[in-house]
Amino acid sequence: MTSRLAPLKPDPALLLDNQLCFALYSASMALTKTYKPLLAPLGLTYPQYLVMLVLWEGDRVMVSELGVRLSLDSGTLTPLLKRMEASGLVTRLRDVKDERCVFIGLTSQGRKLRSLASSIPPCMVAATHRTFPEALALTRQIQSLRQHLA
Amino acid sequence: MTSRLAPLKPDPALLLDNQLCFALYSASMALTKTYKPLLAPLGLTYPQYLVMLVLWEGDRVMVSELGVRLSLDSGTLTPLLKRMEASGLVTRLRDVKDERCVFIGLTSQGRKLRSLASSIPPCMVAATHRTFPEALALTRQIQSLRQHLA
DNA sequence: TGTGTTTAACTTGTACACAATTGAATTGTG
DNA sequence: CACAATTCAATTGTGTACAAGTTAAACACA
Repeated sequence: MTSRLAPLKPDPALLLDNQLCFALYSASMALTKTYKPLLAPLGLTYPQYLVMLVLWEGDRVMVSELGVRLSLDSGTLTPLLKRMEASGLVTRLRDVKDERCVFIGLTSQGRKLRSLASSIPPCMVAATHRTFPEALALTRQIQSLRQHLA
Repeated sequence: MTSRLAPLKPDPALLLDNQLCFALYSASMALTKTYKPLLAPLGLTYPQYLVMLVLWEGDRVMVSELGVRLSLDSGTLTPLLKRMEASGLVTRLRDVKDERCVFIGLTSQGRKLRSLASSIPPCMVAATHRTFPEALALTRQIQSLRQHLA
């Protein structure tokens, strides 16, 4: 009896507003757009800013390490890093010991950018209308989700 | 005294693992990758699946309405919808009343896909190792974040 | 009624994202 | 040592994203 109506019955699990992935997807893009005016003065796109965050934590990182850290492959990173090299922020040097590897390092200009960037996180936290601990709590929940993905 | 050390002191707000946006960004991409093998049999990419979710909720939607719903502009949607038209899932029809507008509708093939798609959300919830209510609760938190963006 | 403004979609150009492949260098194993 | 397997980065091709600019249609209103 009800089976005749099934195709018309809205499935809550198929509603756009109940999609966890769409929530993440649109929130991520919205936050990235919020970053844009803050990053433009530094000459960085958002993915390039992520590379800088890794390099500010520790210089001389292999492309593959960056890939693991950011979950990006060489197909994405190679052209992105070449653009960053062209804009004078990073160096790309072949390892002498193992010529397959390319080490990414900071130029002095790239190092200097860090102090300018320090004003960005407070701006972003403010833009979310949350405190840093609140934002961090949500961050941990999302990281936990990511780690538990089958 | 400590000021001499300041540039070396790690700023917690600049640590990659404390970035809310990176958590969203990487979780979103990881979830999208999880969708891929489920969507491939339907011949859909993830953004195309989002369009289908909107159309399954209500047919005959203007491109601009899709844009509002998905937070995507026509520069993204126009080529995407042309690909979906080429693969036989949607129709693109100019409004006779206002020739500027293009209505997107479902083909019978597009409508049929819905029953196949109904198996996807349970798979995705399972992949997150969460119950549907748990996933929904996190979804609401992220939607709230997005809504409160300055 | 003409004309300036607005609107909707499209186009162009740049920058990711990733699957799949390639190519060169290193390693493992007999 | 030989050589197959592996590793790392780069390349190729497709599909988003989005800013900026274009085009055509509809609207506003003097």
